[in-house]
Amino acid sequence: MPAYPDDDPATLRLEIEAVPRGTAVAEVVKQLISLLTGGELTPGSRLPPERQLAEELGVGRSAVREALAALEILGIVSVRPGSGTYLRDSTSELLPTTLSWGLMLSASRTRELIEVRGALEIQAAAFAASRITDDEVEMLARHIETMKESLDDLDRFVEADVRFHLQIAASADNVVLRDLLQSVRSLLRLWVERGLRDRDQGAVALREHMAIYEAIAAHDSVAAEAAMRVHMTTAGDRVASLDLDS
Amino acid sequence: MPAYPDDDPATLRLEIEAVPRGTAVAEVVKQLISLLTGGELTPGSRLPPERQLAEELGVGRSAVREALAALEILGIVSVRPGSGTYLRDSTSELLPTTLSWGLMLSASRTRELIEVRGALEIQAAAFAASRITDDEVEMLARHIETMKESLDDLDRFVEADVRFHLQIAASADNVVLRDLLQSVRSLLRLWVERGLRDRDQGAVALREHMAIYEAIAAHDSVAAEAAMRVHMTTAGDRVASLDLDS
DNA sequence: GCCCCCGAATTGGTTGACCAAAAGATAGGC
DNA sequence: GCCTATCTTTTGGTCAACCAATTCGGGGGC
Repeated sequence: MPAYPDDDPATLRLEIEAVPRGTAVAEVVKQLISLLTGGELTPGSRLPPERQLAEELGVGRSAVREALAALEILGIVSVRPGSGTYLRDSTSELLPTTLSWGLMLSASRTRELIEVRGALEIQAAAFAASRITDDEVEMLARHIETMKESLDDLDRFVEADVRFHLQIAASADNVVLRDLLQSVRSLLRLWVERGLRDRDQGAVALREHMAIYEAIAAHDSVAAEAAMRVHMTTAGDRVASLDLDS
Repeated sequence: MPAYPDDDPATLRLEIEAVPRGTAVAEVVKQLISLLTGGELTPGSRLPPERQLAEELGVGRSAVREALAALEILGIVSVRPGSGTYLRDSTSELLPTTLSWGLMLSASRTRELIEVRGALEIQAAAFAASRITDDEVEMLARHIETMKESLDDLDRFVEADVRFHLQIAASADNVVLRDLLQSVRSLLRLWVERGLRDRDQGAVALREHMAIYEAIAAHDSVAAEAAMRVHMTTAGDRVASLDLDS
């Protein structure tokens, strides 16, 4: 079995406070997070064994196991049977995950999700206008070209449409926003796919995309925001014209 | 004990696939999430008991418990001893709150989160302006009054400040936006608490809040959006003037 | 001295018994 | 018939024993 790291057990004991018996697993998670982010453990290092954690926290092993299971789902630790529990890479990637999990319950709130998506897309366009690189402008242009060529192939059009939006979000230089937007889009995926029904709607969307592109390429945040707002309104109206209950 | 919902047990059995013994808890979580988001269960409804889930999944009760513990941390279910496990009907603050304890955000992630918060608050103000009820306008006015009286008691000022924002989000009539904003605020909790340092900053914030309030009370979405944008810019600048690394 | 194998120790995973909390059912009193 | 108290059942929470997986240390062979 792995030799335990050279930490002085007494030191670790000072960092973890015993919690009352019967305390919700959330409290155990909190304590463990404090331990994990307290600076004593670096990514890759091994946590104390479950039995030791249970003793120091003053809870049973079950509670520790449940808390560690949660931390593993969150990607904070990696549990290896027979070996131990290891701290994974930096926790900075947890942010988008935190917000995305919270969205899971909202999957049925389509109207509300569409509104939130609109707000985030508008903000993304505004940020992209001021932060986009020349290479990224080129990529947007390419998606616009693909859409122009695909008015009679709606599947291909929608694919370029999606890529256009993904690129804008990436160019916003805000990881939290990008990932949050992606989570919302995932929840709305069915509706997005049904968004365009014919060539005429594709032509309208293309015009709107071009206005967004031009504003972003011109680094005009206000115009980009306005153009995206128009687009989100059109897209929202299109979805609203579908029966949201079907 | 609560009567079990009228679901046909055979139906639920069809939806949950047995997983191999010894499979990681993550697989159990996955199955449960499929069950929970498959549309059969409405928010607030009660899941099958642990013992039944264990049987149907073909795993031990421990694995089910660990999976459910994780789902509770993630905010998806609510576990009540002696009663059962319920699908939540709104986002829990447990995860953001739990993580905010030890999750040391990098300066760049903090900036990103502040930006996202700004976008959401602005959108909330715009929606609130068009959707707020007369009673809710009264409540906003009361928070404004409290802030006026509290310029020399910053703790109380901040409390009214927080309530003011919560009320705006509630008046936006968009649960997804409200909950998302609350999660973001929880993650930014440390910075929010440090936001106001003296009476002068409180006076600026109060002026900005009053502008927001007046626009919302006048049902002027455009003005509300503009006023909230100013406020978020000021608040963001205030945080930026702090040393994000300290 | 190095490598391999085996046994012991350690660590996580599972199980079933038992305890704690809550809900439901039943009986008695008014 | 309604309300209250008590008992029973159900559900989640805890514990200790045992099993599965991994690591380490020691001994033997070359």
